[in-house]
Amino acid sequence: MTTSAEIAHRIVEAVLAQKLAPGSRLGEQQLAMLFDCSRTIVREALMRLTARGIVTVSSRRGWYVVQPSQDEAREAFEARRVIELGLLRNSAKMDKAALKPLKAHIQREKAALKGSDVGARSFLLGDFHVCLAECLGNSLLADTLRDFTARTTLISMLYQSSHDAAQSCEEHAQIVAALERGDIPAAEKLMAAHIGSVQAGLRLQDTSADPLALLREALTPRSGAPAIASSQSAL
Amino acid sequence: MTTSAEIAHRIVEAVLAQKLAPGSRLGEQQLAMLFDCSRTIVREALMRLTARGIVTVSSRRGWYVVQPSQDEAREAFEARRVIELGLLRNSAKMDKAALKPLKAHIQREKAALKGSDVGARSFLLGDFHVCLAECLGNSLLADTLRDFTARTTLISMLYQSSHDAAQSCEEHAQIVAALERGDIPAAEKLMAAHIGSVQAGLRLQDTSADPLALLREALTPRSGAPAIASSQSAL
DNA sequence: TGCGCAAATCTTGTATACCAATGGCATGAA
DNA sequence: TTCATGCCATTGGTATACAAGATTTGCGCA
Repeated sequence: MTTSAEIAHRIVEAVLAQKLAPGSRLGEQQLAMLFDCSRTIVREALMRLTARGIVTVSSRRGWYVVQPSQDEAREAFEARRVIELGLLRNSAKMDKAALKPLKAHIQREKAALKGSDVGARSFLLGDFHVCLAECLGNSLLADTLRDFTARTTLISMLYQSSHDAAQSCEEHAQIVAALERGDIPAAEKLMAAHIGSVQAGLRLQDTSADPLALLREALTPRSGAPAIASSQSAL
Repeated sequence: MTTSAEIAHRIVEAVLAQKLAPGSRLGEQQLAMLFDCSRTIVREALMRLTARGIVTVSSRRGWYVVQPSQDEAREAFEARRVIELGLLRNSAKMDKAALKPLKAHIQREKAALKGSDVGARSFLLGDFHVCLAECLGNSLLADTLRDFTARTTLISMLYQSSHDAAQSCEEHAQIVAALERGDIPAAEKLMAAHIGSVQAGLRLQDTSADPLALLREALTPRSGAPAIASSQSAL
């Protein structure tokens, strides 16, 4: 038996750890069995997540992890940029104690990079931003940022981000270093570059010109790989 | 019979119109009767609003409109400042068409100021900020801002804001005027001043020194008004 | 008259039963 | 062999029944 808050938390964690892909089906009955509770509790959790923009419900068909459109992707990154840069700009110089959790976080990121748990790695890279907001003394924005980070994580999965973990970790470390020496403007610049590079790693297509671009890209045979047709004709 | 989305919408509107005070009780059965539906639907709406930070539930006691603490009040205003200023800073120069809804909004505000419907007045003054975010092309932040505005509206009610509607409207008009002539930095400055003046109008107490300050303030007899004791002794 | 305890009532929390709609599958016709 | 049509199973949507906790009210006692 599990509480609805726990279920919601677990789903968000799974998204942040890239263990739940966009579009994943979240059947009420399945979740109820998995967490050993009634569908009522599951529905409660799913409705809360709907309000947070992490899952959607299609009437009489089922609940699914959201699949942000390209436009929503743009808005999500812009939102994160606005919040994180604004938070840094508005912040006073941070003292040693406030920086401690951030430095510990960086250490955890580095450990996860060496390890093999890609879920933990993805989670920590996203959680850095939440942790930063928390350290800057605004838990309201931290919570908001958690949801937005979940969104951009889903976007990265959906649009095959080419951004790599080691680079993100390095950029996080630089941001913390800038904060440590009290150079807020530098931290802001680094953060802008960081978010920009993550966003730039997405493979967004200009669907206005060619609505089939996404499908075409996905279904084009890789040069060098044997064409499916030929291997079938060999049977 | 009403849908849960409709109920949630109506409650948020009521908060923005200052028709629901912080701490108002929202009984499931009462709402169910009012909207002619079952408690299930009402609970659905209330849980969604809980996720948005507008209502809270106290176990087996009931649902209530949130009463933000002083610390939450600070965070809410900071969050709005971060988002709205960041949004303005990040925005390109707006074209005529994009400004049209904003100018229309200002007209509605002015009309409401002349009229007697204080609910509509309060709603429009808060909705201006949502409308602005929408016009700047980010509906994700607009939705977030709607919730935050509901929060600051509740805060204004709770801490007896002395800010007056006419001044807000005037400040909104100036912001739109700055946007119209393409002067983004000016718009940002005006917005900062506007949010600052609303926040400054609050009667926040330093409860760390005197935990009874709020009660004392509320229960101190006004000088010049007849003391209750004396009028009772006259009976 | 004031205080404490107990019962009754009210309100939320959870599970479940039933209903409606959607999607898949099978069957049959072209 | 393919496509269309209709039936069946699965899944979400809603209401309701029942359980548990909290508050309030009323009574008795000091």
